[in-house]
Amino acid sequence: MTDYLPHIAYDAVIFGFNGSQLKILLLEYHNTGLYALPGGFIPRGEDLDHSVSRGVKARTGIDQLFLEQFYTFGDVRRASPDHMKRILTANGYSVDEGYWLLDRFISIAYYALINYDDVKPEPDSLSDSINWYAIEELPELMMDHTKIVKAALRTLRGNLETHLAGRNLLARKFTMRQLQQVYEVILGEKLRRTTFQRKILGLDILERMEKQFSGKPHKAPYLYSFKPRPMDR
Amino acid sequence: MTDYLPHIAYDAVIFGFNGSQLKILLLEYHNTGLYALPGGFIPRGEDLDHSVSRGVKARTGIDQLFLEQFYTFGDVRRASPDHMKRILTANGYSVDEGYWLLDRFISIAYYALINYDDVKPEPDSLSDSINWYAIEELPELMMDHTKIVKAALRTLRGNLETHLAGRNLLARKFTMRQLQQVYEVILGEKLRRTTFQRKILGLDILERMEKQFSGKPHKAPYLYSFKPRPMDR
DNA sequence: AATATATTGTCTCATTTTGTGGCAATAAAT
DNA sequence: ATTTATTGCCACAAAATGAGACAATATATT
Repeated sequence: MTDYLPHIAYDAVIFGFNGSQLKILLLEYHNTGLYALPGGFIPRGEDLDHSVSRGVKARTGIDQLFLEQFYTFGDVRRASPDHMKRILTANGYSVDEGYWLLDRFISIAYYALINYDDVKPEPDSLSDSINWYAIEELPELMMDHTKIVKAALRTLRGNLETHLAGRNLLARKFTMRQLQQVYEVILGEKLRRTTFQRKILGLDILERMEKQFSGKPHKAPYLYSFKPRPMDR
Repeated sequence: MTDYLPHIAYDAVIFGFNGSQLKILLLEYHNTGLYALPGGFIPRGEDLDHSVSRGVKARTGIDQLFLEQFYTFGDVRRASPDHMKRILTANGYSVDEGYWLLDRFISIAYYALINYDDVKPEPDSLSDSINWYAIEELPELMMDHTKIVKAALRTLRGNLETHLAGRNLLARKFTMRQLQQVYEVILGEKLRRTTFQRKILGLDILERMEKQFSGKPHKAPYLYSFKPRPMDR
């Protein structure tokens, strides 16, 4: 068994956009009714970032994705040994076996942006489901995970302008309306269509492609894609 | 001796403004020529935030200060056991005694904003000096501390608008010019006097006090102080 | 006492950005 | 051919910002 750094964990808030709602991936543990963020531990010999992206890939099947650390939660009382005991016993582990899991953990939180349709969520051995949940209708989460999700959303809002969230939450081609909807669900407010369009086009980051004929009785919108970035960093 | 969480440390980038330059506090370790950020470890029973503010207070004497976590550095190779060995042996510790210090550490980085004149830097037992160094002229730092400082500065810049850095880096009363200088050193660029003044006053966060007579042959500027915030959060 | 000097507070006008509504140009249904 | 919903784009208004000008000082110098 891999040897992990004790007392250190990570949690990932993985955002997806299904066309109308912002969602995140949650695990449900066997026979416990407990929901949690996908997370994991850090092998002794592995970089933190690397562990996290490896872990997220294992859960989602996605390799290249936007993944950024945003905060480390380090209160003593964030641990809840009783939750962990329920999960372990419900899965047939004796509490002795997993005693190191009952201890205090500091958790480094990351958020990821991902194209909803690309994901093939894969539950691990302890959890019997991993599914999308709309950010507005989350079930009760274990430990301090609700707090972590809120902090992730705040960070995402703050980074919206600089990080061009749409780039990661949408498919390669998209309409202006879809992009606007992404902005709206993240910001939690309606935006003015003309102003939004002018602003985004003014950034000179989009490339206009062919039109998309939807079969609906109105003018067909253009599709856009993000221009390759001149150079990052 | 206190029992600490293994493999977990914190480092603090403590910013001060001496009237013209942005500076940070650095430790110099006995007989080693090694400079480092003030840092420490987390007692098993203590909240992360609490450990850090306690540690910063011990180093600076300052109790109430702006202190915010900004990133956790978790690469395997950020540790440099040779540096640590030099520090320990130069201080008369055998390497065996301090072996846990030679291991891999994840470090949670904080930055603090502080009124330069309030600080009474106090070296600890391992370091023979703690002093201010201008951000532009830092000595070579141990481990990845240069990277940490750069990240702190980036964060500070990004938070300048929202966090009103001036509030914490200046004395209670200050002139508009002093506030502008704080902005200028943080942003690393000159700002236009009239525009800056109009913008800041437009925010409606300053209270105008009496004039400050400097003894210089020109109009005396008003002093300002920050209004108490209606409510934080 | 009058003048010179450096800096401040404020105003004005030009420029840029953003808010707001309007309108012609469609795809497809009727 | 007409209707319907939506899009792309333009025009004008309002607000924010850039850039400079200028009068109002504190004190030093004449």
